Amino acid sequence: MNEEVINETVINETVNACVLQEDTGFAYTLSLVSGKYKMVILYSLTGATPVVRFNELKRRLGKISFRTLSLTLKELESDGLIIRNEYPQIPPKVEYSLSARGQSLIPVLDMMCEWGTVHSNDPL
Amino acid sequence: MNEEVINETVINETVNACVLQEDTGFAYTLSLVSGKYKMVILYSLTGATPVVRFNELKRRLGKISFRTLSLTLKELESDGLIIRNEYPQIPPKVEYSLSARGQSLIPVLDMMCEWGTVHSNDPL
DNA sequence: CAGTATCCCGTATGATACTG
DNA sequence: CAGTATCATACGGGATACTG
Repeated sequence: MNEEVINETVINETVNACVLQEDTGFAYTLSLVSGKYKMVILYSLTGATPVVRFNELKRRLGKISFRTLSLTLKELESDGLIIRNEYPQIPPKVEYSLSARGQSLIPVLDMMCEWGTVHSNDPL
Repeated sequence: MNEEVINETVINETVNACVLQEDTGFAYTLSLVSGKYKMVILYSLTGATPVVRFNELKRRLGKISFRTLSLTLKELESDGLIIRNEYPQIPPKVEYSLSARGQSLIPVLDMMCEWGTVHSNDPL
């Protein structure tokens, strides 16, 4: 058994341990991005206009309800993934954007998007 | 505006389009891995023992119910992500493993695990 | 062993109306 | 504009018992 194989084994065991134990990075990430709209919201805060107001966000997301959008944004904010910036004016203006932590998650979402694009026409 | 900036703009617009349209790679990937256990099941089919029997899988996943495991495995199979191999014998023996398509998804899950490990102690 | 059948339930989400 | 309050619901998932 050479060193490369040993390394692969170590990596695989680490990966496996990462799944099987409860408090792992994998479970942690899942706890932050689980939910019908969380990843989509994060992803919609990237691109050309990364600072978005509440109603604009709602428009972008299609048929999400006020309630769900509101709750989800609060969770994302309390998890430190997005930043809520409120302008004290009337009518109110609130802008949402990714935090540095949230931005660090984007490459993962990019990879998911990429995978789907490549594999959406796979024969089953 | 130099070429690099142009490239970034193009990339960002592509990413954004990927989110906003309905039938995108991102939505496609999400449709395959959404569910409480799908990603965990896929991930538990990696590592040192990538071929796993039904009850062993159940043990690994902790408190998933028979019903949910059964349903989820069927979905993963019909989505071409896992392979179900049934041995016609008594008592029955069925082994589950990742398909090539399923394996191609593992780097994405690795990245999620990695992100969680790195960021689980971020200050909020 | 590897499931299925049946029943049950909580929670995530939706719809709508209202408010500062 | 940016939400909240209230009510309603659907679906994912759980528990248990049963079967080929």
